[in-house]
Amino acid sequence: MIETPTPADPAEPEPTARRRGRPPRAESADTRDRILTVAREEFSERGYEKTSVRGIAKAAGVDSALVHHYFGTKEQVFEAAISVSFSAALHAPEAVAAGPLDGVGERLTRFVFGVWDNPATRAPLLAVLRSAVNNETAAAVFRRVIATQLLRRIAAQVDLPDAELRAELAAAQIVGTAMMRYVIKLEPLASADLEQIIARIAPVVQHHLTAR
Amino acid sequence: MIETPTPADPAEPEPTARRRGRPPRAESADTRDRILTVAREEFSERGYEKTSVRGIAKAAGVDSALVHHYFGTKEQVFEAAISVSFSAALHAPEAVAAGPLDGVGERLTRFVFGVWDNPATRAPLLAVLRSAVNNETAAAVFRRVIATQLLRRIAAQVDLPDAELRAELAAAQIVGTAMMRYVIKLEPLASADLEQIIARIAPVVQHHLTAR
DNA sequence: GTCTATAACCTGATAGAC
DNA sequence: GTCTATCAGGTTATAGAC
Repeated sequence: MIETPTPADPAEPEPTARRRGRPPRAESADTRDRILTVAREEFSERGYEKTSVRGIAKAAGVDSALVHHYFGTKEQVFEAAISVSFSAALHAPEAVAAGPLDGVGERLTRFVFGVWDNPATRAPLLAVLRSAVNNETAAAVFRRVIATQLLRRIAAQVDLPDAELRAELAAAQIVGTAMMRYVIKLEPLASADLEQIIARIAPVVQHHLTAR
Repeated sequence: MIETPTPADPAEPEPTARRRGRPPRAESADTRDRILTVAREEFSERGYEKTSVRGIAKAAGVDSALVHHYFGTKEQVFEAAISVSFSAALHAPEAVAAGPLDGVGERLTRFVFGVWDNPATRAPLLAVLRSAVNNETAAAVFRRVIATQLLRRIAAQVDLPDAELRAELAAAQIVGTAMMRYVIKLEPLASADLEQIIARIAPVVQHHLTAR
């Protein structure tokens, strides 16, 4: 889906030769990455609608036309910026899905809140959550990554009726809590100790997945 | 989609007279209400950023200047449109907060999902949720209404440590589920029978509020 | 009260120069 | 590769006519 327009030339023909005539602004090998990083920040801070291609370009120190040059439309910029890092952030290690079933609730809760509580890894989640609520593209990313990469693998472990529904209600508890804490900033939840929250959430997640 | 904006003129001054070109300045009494109703629909369908004053004006059959005339800035339009109906929609009847404590989980769950499952009453909730995630004004409305009008009254019933935190985690389960079902539309949750969801959620809400 | 007209922006996207 | 210039819209908000 994402398919980079591919600058895709890791091996320059003349590695030693100095750049000729045209004054290079910088190595453009990472210009693309810089745009992508900035885009991720902008989208996570402002959401899809409020983020502008021009704003991304300015923050990355390039022209807006260059953003289009690399990624195409705004929606393609968004998808490129988000889905990679989001998918990376939530690519649950085997440890969550595997392991004893009676500890899956705590493992899952710890894993997700670990990602959320780290400001660096929180950014892509914020971006997707902020945007998924107002933008169908983002909602699709959310569904795809959450559902296929995380929930389905957990549901597969649960040998009970309605395993998928169970996994989704468990996810709803986690995502809802993250939203209240990190986005809406409802007090006292927003300032509460993370361990206290995990202690309350993990059993509920476990209950959703395996009770009865 | 949200159902009719209430043509809203039950008592016409001249029931038989046909409408002519020059509207008599008589009936602006409900022009304001019509704008407000339309604004609520637009905000709930599109969120704050994507909704335009011009769009509201056009849908209400008036000029955009008139919207500003009545309400001021776009943010003031938003606050007027949202906070009334949201507060009305979630003004929990005494029955939720009162009554036996061991039934509060189910009463709260039923009440909130009852509102969410009705397309008419869902609109203001969607508007606030869509907007609260991207807009601080909306987040403030959300905090204020949710926290003071609903959670605090429930927490007051719970005579346990961390009563407020408990109420917020319960709310997180409900709001998270509503978001997954009505906004993200994660399957099978989005198509699941409401009673089945309530049967799974209510005990968890109860657990959050009163367990241990 | 209601609308026309317009000021003063911002937006995504593209063609083409260097 | 990168940027300038520009198109064809869109936006909020206000001044002022009727």
